[in-house]
Amino acid sequence: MRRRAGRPATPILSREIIARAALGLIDDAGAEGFSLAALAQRLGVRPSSLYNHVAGKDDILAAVRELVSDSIDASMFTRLPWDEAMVLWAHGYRATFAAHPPAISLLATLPISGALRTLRMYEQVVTGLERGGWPAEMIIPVMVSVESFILGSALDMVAPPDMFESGPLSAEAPSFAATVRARDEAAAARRCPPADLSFEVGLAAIVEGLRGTLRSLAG
Amino acid sequence: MRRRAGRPATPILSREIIARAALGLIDDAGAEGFSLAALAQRLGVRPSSLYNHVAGKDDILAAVRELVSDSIDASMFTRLPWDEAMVLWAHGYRATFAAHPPAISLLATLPISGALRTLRMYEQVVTGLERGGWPAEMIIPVMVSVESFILGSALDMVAPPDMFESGPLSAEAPSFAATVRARDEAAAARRCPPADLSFEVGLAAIVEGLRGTLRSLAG
DNA sequence: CCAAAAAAATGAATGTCGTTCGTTTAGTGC
DNA sequence: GCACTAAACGAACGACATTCATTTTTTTGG
Repeated sequence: MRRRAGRPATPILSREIIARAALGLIDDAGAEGFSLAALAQRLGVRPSSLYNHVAGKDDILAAVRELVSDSIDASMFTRLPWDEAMVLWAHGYRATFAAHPPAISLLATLPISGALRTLRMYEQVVTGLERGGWPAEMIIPVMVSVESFILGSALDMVAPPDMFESGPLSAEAPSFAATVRARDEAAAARRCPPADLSFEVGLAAIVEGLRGTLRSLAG
Repeated sequence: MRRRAGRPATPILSREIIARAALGLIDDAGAEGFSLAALAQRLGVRPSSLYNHVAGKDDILAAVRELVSDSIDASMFTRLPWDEAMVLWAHGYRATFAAHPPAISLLATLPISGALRTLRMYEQVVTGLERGGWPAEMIIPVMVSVESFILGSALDMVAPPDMFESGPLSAEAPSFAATVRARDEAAAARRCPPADLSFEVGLAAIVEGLRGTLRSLAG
């Protein structure tokens, strides 16, 4: 059942095929289950074959990052006021990563790819902020700070929920313990993960704060 | 010059000694230069000796995370209004990570340690927010959202500055290219890294936004 | 005080992983 | 039709994290 050596009649691999299989493997097997051996097996191929299409493991992760990033929609910046667009963009951005939890920790530390589609996303955001009246030198900081918050929130999403659960908690940090409980109850009442509360609170605050910043620049 | 087998007369290793050496190695050799072999060599020891004090590589990184986290000061929450304290805390938090750039990407994806000192830091922050009048169920979301922003900003700090520098930039994304230039000029005029602008803009916005949130809760 | 246990080092061995290279086969261009 | 390239295989390598038996020293219990 094994393929003989030599070029196959119909091509089996490509950079994109590899990236899609890699993302699927990460989703299925987690960050630690991701290896070139496992990826090759999933593709019905030997590990060394991958090197005809990608430069190595890091390059595969970069391709995955492109794949994920490219599904983020930023078109709302062409239609809506900058602050409303930003809220929608942030939600979609975070949801895109939330769809692949084990990939978040692998991709978060990767430099954002210079892929053309990513570039176009940034162009849309920047154009929307320009239309909103932001001065040129503040536009990248505004966008990057929101993006940093989204990234940090994505990492928070995959943090284990069991931190500080036992032992010295109530004795050493009673207020912390009580507010964690209050937070968990609020999340349960809303039927949403606790991390969503942090994201909503922070996103509303940063956008409202940016509105104030822009107002004080104009006035 | 090599040590014979057997327990040494004076102890050579401990969990903390290992953690300090690991942080030094990461600072010197970067994230990719960090290996148990290199760490053992730096400690004048064989790799297998480390396992008498730590559980493995992940545990060493957890110890490093504790080491770094424990140097973050949160005492300002006991003295100052919550919003002023938050700005100071965020600056110190980020600066602590900024002192060890290659460690950021290694530690950012690690679950925050349940070490006692870290727990005490959270207790101080929570107490400060309580004093400020925040309702219990919002305190953790407020703290976590700011922490997520800090973490994301720390990751942004270590992103390579050369993204999108060449080729299709000006043609495909003219506004983006122009605003990046404007940002770089503003950073140069201030004699600070571009990432600092994003952090300052975002931090001011999120704290101002949170002030508004609290006001609207009270009123 | 001495024997037994525990602690802490070494050194050898293992299995996985990323990567390289030579070989083989199938399409492609002159 | 023949050289060339593309794309697969398979063998091999080096690095790495980890485990285990062994050795030596310190601590501890009777």
